[in-house]
Amino acid sequence: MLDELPETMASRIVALLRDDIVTMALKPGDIISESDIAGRHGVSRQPVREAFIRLSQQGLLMIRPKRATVIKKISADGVRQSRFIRESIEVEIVRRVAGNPHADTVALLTGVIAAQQAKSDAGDIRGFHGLDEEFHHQLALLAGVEYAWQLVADHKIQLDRVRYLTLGRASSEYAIAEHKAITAAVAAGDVVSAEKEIRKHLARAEVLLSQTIADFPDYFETADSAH
Amino acid sequence: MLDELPETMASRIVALLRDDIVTMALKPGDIISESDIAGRHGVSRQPVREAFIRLSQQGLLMIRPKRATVIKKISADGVRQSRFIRESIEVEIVRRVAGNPHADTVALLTGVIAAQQAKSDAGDIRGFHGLDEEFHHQLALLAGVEYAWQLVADHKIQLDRVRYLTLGRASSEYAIAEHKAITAAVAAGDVVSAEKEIRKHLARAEVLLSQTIADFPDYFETADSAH
DNA sequence: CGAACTCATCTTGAATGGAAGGTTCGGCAG
DNA sequence: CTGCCGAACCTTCCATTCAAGATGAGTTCG
Repeated sequence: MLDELPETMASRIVALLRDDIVTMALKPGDIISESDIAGRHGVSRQPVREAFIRLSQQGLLMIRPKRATVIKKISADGVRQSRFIRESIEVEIVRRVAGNPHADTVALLTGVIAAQQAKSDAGDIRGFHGLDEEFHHQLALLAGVEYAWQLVADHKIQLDRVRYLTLGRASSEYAIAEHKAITAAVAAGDVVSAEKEIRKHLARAEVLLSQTIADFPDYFETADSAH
Repeated sequence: MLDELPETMASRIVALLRDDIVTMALKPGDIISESDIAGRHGVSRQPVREAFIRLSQQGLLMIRPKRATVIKKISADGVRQSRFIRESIEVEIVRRVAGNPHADTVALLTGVIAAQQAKSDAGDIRGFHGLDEEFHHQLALLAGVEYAWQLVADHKIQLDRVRYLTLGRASSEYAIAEHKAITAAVAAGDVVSAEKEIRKHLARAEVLLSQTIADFPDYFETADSAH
């Protein structure tokens, strides 16, 4: 297995800030400073600084040297292209999986869907989304492209911020039905149908984005705010 | 346009090390230390440390806390999956471009190919590869997914390391012929043919990879070196 | 001879102090 | 009132120092 790298202060700060950003505790446009965060968590500026660098590379905040560090606004175009990237990759994934079905593929996917249904019935939205992600992750694993999934997951974080703004509006039934349709197509080895279903499934995010931009315009980047 | 962020010491170190890694001046498996690099460039450990963090996130080196920092070996599986990602995205790109051809699309692409032919005739391998990349970049721009191309470019760096090991073996004629075939399919609005051609074109990297692994096994990650 | 232990010497992690540049706001001249 | 200008106060950047874990060679004990 991997050496589990020991958890450093810096990596803890990264996790904290990342969570704060995704959950909108830190809002797009908010200004933070090294000493501010450092004081709040009882560490020196150094590990905070390193956390800023990492998050900056992940596109979650922007360091403007000698000026300030700001939580990045969400780029509508960026989210659309993240979706483009995700769709490109996942289409290729389901093609692979549908074109080369293993014995337990269907059982595995069906299992995730069942667990998802349970979370949905229990009203556990966070748990539901976790398993939603797990469904797609499993598809990637079945296609043998774990690394590619990592990439999708990294970029999904921008969409996650959007999603967090609209919790509750989630249409669990649709999502589950679509997962079933995808699984059915995969089970049948129907590549064309599988591709069509996954595209339909992922297209749902587009509507979510438009609605969210309308509801929270301040959180999104405009042409001139894109310094 | 973008504020050009002032260049800091740290970012300069990043650029230097990045170049050293791609050009194999720093070989996979080499061990470097903060103080070593710092002394060599006449700066303190601090900016070097920050450069390490950035490069570490880009997958070019690995920081083993309290132990050492090593230039990451090339992961054959990682390169294959980078290729998978690239193919997924570029297939989608040419589909878009071929499905919605603009007036000057063909002229633009043909221009790049001509320039490429010139570099090839002049024996300028680096220039040739630069324009090769430019061809694909232009396709992305035509599809309106500049951001997605950025991502492909970021991940291409691993393949660039492989390519650097095999300079000279480049098959310029094949590449140019394939670019022409892609352009022709795009010009004809033939989505199916365009997809087939781009897949064929990108598949060439697979051969390159296998050969390189055979020639430089030490530079590649093995099952147990993947700590 | 071999295993375990100590310690000098590496490494990176974190804390702190100052340096250099950016922003802001109040005073002052016109 | 308007526009300039400068000083106080911010920010991030870099250097320095200390701390703590990992490593490896030499030694000692069984």
